Amino acid sequence: MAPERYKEYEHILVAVDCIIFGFHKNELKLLLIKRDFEPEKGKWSLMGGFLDDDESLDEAAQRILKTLTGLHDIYLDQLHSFGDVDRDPVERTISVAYYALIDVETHDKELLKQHSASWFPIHSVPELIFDHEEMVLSALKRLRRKASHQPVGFELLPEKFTLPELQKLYESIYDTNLDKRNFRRRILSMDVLEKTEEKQKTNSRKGAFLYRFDPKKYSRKVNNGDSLIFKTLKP
Amino acid sequence: MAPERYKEYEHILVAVDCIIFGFHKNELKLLLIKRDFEPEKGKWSLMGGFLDDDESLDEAAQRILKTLTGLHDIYLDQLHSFGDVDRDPVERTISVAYYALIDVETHDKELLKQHSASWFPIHSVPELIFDHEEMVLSALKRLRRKASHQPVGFELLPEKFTLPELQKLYESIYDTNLDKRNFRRRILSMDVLEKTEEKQKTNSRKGAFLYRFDPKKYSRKVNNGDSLIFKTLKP
DNA sequence: GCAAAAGTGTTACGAATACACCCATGA
DNA sequence: TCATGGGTGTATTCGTAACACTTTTGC
Repeated sequence: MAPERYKEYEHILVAVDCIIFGFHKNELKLLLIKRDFEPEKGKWSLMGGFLDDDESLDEAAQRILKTLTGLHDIYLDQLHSFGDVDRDPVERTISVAYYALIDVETHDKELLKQHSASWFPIHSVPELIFDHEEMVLSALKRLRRKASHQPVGFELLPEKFTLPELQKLYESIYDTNLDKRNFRRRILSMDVLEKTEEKQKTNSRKGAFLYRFDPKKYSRKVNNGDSLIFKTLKP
Repeated sequence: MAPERYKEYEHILVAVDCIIFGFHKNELKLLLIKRDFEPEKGKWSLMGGFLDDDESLDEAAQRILKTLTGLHDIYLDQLHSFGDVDRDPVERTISVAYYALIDVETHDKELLKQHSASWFPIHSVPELIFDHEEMVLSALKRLRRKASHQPVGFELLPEKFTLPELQKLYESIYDTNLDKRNFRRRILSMDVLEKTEEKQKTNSRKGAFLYRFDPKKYSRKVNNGDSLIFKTLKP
């Protein structure tokens, strides 16, 4: 006969925290909120929340992201679970961290204001509460690894973008400079971009062609086992 | 004033499950236990346990591994947290999965008997409870990725091992055949192995030299940023 | 002497890198 | 006409993959 509960064991508070990446003005940025409750009120923090009884971890992450940005169906990937006994001074809490990639143009700025949230360049992140800095470092490492063999970069850009923009994004992620010709060759050889006829003229007189990511071409490739897109891009 | 607890939120049962890999008779194996309590009594399962209030996630994983194998200071890496609402039919439980690499020769066989545990070839794993099969698949994928750029393979072998043994291990992990000459060249070019004068004659009349992994050489390399050991090895 | 596994080098191919000039446009 | 960013091709290097024979030894 099956028991009703595993009664004798500890039940623990489970949090979900989101490391939210965006890309704006040629810089990789992080979305942080100013905590409006104790402890550490007024300090900067990742957006988070507690896991509800009737939602999965993934759903909780989606909910938290939507609460802050109004966005749904966002690129969201589980990062790691942080479980040190004293990581939260109030009460023993484990936190499952997720990282998200969003297009900074499309989120709801009103919601951001309500949560006293703002964007920080990845290299000028303020002091954060608890172990959130560790989470951010770990997420950045993961994003770098991921971007080096899957085309996740597109998630951070609007639907249509130029190749120079995409290059700036990768340069920002890897904090390095890339050769224009090699970068274009590599990206185009992936054959997951669709070139449009439109040109974007905000950055130059000549204008740069807009491209669109084609998820069908991409998934076809992945299903064929071509899982490595960039063969090498700084680890 | 800081609150004493985040009272209003759900407290949830947190489990830690271990995917334990070993290598024996040229095959990658998995250590499973036969469940001796309901639900699913008699079915095969990963070794697991519940997180205690006074231990971190990593400590819980170490404890669980030690309970089953008697081993401590084992290679153990957090894999992923599984949080579907109905993954455990008894009670809502999230599980943080870890995978471990152990040398099958050194573990405590008596403890294994006590837990009705046994080793299964990775390709003949029986039906498992809950979402444990998903965990195993995910761990195997992770092991493959990890082994392709960090020398974790050594964790699965005794202190001294021959190159043909090591090759068999990698062949088993990737379920493929590797060219002897290329494999040796690649492994030796990593410069993290120390050749001993001893020969092992159990597998051939000629005998094969025994090698030892040198963690000092390895950590020196990693600290120098040479993080990719195998540049490419099937993804 | 022969079976069985251990050990060894070279060539060919493909990917990554380094590198410099022309093009289109608006001011 | 010129300043600015967009766009293009080639030569070299380096790592990877393919490939076959010799060595040692116990029986």
